[in-house]
Amino acid sequence: MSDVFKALSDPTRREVLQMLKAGPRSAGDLADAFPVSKPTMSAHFNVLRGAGLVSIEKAGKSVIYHLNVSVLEEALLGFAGAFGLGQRPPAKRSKEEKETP
Amino acid sequence: MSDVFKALSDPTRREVLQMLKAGPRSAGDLADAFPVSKPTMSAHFNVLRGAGLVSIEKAGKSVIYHLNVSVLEEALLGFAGAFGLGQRPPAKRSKEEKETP
DNA sequence: ACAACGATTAGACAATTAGCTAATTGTCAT
DNA sequence: ATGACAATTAGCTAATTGTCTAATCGTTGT
Repeated sequence: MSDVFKALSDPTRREVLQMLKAGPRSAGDLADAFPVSKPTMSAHFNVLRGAGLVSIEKAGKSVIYHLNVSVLEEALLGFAGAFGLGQRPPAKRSKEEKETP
Repeated sequence: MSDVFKALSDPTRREVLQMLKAGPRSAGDLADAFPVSKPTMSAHFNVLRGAGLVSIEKAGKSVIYHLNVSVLEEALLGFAGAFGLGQRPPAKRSKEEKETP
């Protein structure tokens, strides 16, 4: 859980995830979209992978990164849920139930 | 946004927020619930405050911390929303609409 | 076999972080 | 004004982070 939020705390990594939302992409392809060196991007990929937010698939010389939406969902909505956030509007209570608020 | 996720990336700080969910609490009261020194806790409070996740209210010798749910909500659900997460199931589209996916 | 290419690892560096103890500030009651 | 108490600031250390360049590893095409 900490790993996910740590991963999300960097703007570059958040943008990578947003790009991946549109579909899988190669490391170099992703790296080209950012103004930092490829080794730096590789480090970012490792953080994302460590958090379970992305998975890899090797294809020839390339490495394809995939977004793991479920992990993102579990962390974000799971934590939000602990605060009653993002919940379906609670069913209205009857007058009887309301007597014990 | 980065500040919020950075703040959430520490388990102690996440727990502080969870405690604050039940209602406002003094610094020392919060600090007593964790196995670290008070100055360390004070630093954590500063991080939470910098992210806008908590506000303070001074009361005599004490400082009372309040949770800012709206900031948490905006960050968590805002980002989740960018991935189509935590959304009400989208209305079903008619056959005509489906022709242009 | 070898050169070229995509990607990662190795190693270095400055900046940041979480933690501590000791010192300081601010408020209240005596 | 003094003492007690809540909280923060100051100053330190060890560990982690983001970034770089240079070197290495794997795969493909000649």
